[in-house]
Amino acid sequence: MEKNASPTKPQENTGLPAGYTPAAAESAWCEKWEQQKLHHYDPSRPRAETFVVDTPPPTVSGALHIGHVFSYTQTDIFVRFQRMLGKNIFYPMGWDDNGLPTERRVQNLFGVRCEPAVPYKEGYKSSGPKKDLKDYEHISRRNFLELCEAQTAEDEKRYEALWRRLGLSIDWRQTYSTVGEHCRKTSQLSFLDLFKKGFVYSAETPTLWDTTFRTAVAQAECEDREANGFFHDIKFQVQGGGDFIIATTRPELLAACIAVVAHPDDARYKHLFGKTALTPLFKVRVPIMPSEHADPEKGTGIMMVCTFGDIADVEFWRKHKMPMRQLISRDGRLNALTYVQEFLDSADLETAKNNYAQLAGLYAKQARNKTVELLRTEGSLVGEPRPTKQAVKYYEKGDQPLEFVPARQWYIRILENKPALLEQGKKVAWHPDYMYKRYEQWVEGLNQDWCISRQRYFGVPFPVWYPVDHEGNVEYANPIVAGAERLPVDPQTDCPPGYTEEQRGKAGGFVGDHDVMDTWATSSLTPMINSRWADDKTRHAALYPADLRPQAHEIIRTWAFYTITKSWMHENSVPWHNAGISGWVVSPDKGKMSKSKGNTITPEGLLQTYSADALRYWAGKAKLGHDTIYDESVFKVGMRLANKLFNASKFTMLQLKSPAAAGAKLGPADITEPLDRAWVEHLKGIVEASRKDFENYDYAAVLLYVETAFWDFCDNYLELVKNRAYSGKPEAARSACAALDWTLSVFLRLFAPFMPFITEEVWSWSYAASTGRPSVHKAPWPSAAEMPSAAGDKLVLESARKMMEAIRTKKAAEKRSVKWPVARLAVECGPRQAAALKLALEDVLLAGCVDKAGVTLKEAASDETPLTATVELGAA
RNA sequence: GCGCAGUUAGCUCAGCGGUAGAGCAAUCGCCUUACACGCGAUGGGUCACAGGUUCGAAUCCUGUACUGCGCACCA
Repeated sequence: MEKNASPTKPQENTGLPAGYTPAAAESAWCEKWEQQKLHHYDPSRPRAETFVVDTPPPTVSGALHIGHVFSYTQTDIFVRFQRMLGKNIFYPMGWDDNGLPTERRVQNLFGVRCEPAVPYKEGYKSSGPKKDLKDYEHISRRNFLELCEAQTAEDEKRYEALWRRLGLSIDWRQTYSTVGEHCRKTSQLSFLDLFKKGFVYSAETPTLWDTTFRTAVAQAECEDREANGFFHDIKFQVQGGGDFIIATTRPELLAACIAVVAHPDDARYKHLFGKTALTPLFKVRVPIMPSEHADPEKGTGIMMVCTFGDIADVEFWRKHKMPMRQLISRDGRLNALTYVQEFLDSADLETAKNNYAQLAGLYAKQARNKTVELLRTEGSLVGEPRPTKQAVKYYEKGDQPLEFVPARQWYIRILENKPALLEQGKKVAWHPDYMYKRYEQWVEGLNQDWCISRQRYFGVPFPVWYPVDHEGNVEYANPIVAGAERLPVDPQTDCPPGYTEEQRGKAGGFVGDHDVMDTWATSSLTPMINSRWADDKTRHAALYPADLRPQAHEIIRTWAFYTITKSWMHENSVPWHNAGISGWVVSPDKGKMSKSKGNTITPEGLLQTYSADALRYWAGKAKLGHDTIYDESVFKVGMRLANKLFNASKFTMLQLKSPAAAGAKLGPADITEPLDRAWVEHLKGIVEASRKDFENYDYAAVLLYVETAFWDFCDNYLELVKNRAYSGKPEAARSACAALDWTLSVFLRLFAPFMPFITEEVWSWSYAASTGRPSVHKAPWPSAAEMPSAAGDKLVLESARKMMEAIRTKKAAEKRSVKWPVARLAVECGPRQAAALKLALEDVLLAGCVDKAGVTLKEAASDETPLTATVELGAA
């Protein structure tokens, strides 16, 4: 026979009323809340009563995963608490749908590439995904953008459905999409404002470049990846005699060498400073110079500077105003053969040409191998390459190393404003507080201004044109910016003031800026997008700065930092008063859950299996900032808790036929029995703590002890008093019912932020009517002041609990059922406890099936004497 | 190299000066006028290590070792 199988009841009995299934009930509540406008923001109420959330707009690129459920639920839990405090909640939702993730998704889904030169096709339809890259259809920019918009609109519908199903208490009238008109307008207005204030500039300078996506990227979007590289020892000749050996991991950059440097104090190389070296293969004359950034301990102590291997090369090149020998082109290949003649100062042009001819057009990695081969042939390679571990910079979404490539880009001035930005960061309350450290460390470590232009398509264009002079040169130094009243504009289709469309791209005419903004340039404005900074001054004043920014820790360097930056630059303000930083969901092997590992979990199935309340319970158990291991057994625990809430409520309200449930008003005055008063006293403590902890963003602590208190309530207090509640003694029963009535209303409210569905369901049975609050989610957060009755003595509860424990232990040891009679019960304890116990004795005897005649109570002299109980069971 | 967080029962975690806790898992039982998706009981721990402060340290301080993350360097 199956374990736990019941001989009298069918196994499939769920304990829930017929027809009640969590999934159906939860969906029904979603609709009801929407009809009741429960989550609507009320603009007529004052700012002081309002709580504003700067919700993260999820990237719209396919599907939401369990990590989203986790962090968005945590925010919702806190928001629901605020709502129960009586706050007017502004809780919007945005969709981050512009940028590369969408472009990539659309490319793959439809088998297309954006090719701006291709003309627009009316009513274009894709023929679906393509297996081979060469089969991809090249379509116009407008067709491409149309596909992007259609695709994201569809994804957003699915996202919204999931959020509703999860019970996020969002005001669905407050939404935005980062590529929508309002965000384009806000982003462009932001650009104009920064332009006017001098915070933004354009410059043609070496910039971090992804050769696959062929766009500039910002420092914040880079990550280091460890790679196995090789040190190559290469011999350089010194003009006028002598040689030395440099060690490099990037020999393919040899043709881009502009100098050789060693530390100024390095005795080995001091005598070479001021002389000229000849590079191998190309015989290029390069100066040998002292430089502090050369480390005598590393490699051979002398190194080559190239345009450009890393940021140090860029800085050296800039500082010494060196020539530019840009070797790597925008697609990641080495320049054409003409490079040798145009850029290299070679002492042996023929040799240089012959060698370079074998490298021109190769990708950097191929060129590396070829260069090594050539060096070996020439005899300039000393020994064999030595393996080494190195960290290589990648664009976080890319799979080829980044290069530094000179290109004209727009930048926001970060470096000179670091001190102010650090100060702004300090004005925000971070939860947990140590997350400020990450912000600080990031700001301090920045070494480049924020590059905001991207050479992509699906994004917000710059509201900028450039005049073209009579020789056809574009005058980048004299940008024409759009007037604020025209925004949003698309410089590719709109005309700058004073020009006509015929003059586009012509000498004496104009060109439109062809770039789009970094996604973060828009999402850094979310508090201002929500407040309608761009077009509604009144609303902006009411909603800005926000109260809470919830977000994950890995985007402190981007989203949090950029938002703080823009708020300071535009409004000289912090964007929000609090930053709640959520942790991650990690896989059971403690790795990050990721699509590439195939261990991401889709939430829809889990919602069906476990219910939204169960998933929310899991999210609510995790503290802010703490990572959580994905563990389905916690969903089961949550499901059980919801079930228990349901059953305990059903029992109390329907089966005990509490007078309260029948409509009678029960209040503190009805709670007369000492045991009931002791319980109420105990519960008051929990209620008080919950408010304090919640206000400190420690919702997880609240859930922990409220849950414990609830199970304790069910297993001990409820078990103790249910017999009395059934009993014929009206006053004693009334006392129990009054205590139970308040207790349940407290638990339902305490659990409501975590498990909004089951609590609302139960609340609707009678509390909605008895309290005049149709929804538990707008009922007041419980407070001890609701029960002003005289303090109960908790020792009464404690003593009763100990007695029950002794009786249960005995019955378990004897393998007897709970209702097996107790023939004799001998208790010994101090006088104070004895007095307390007497007050609850009747309930204990009833619950424990104890024969009243067999009870003896011995009072010890001292209150120090602990309570001991000797139990003897009777015959059947 | 610098910084932040962590190390408590088999697992996941709470506790943050006053007798080591919970859930899950394990084991043994129990149909009990809410719930067998339930209930009761049992076993299980040098609180990473070493010093110090204290009447008293898992808790405070110092150091060490691991783990995770962030930043920097990357010839």
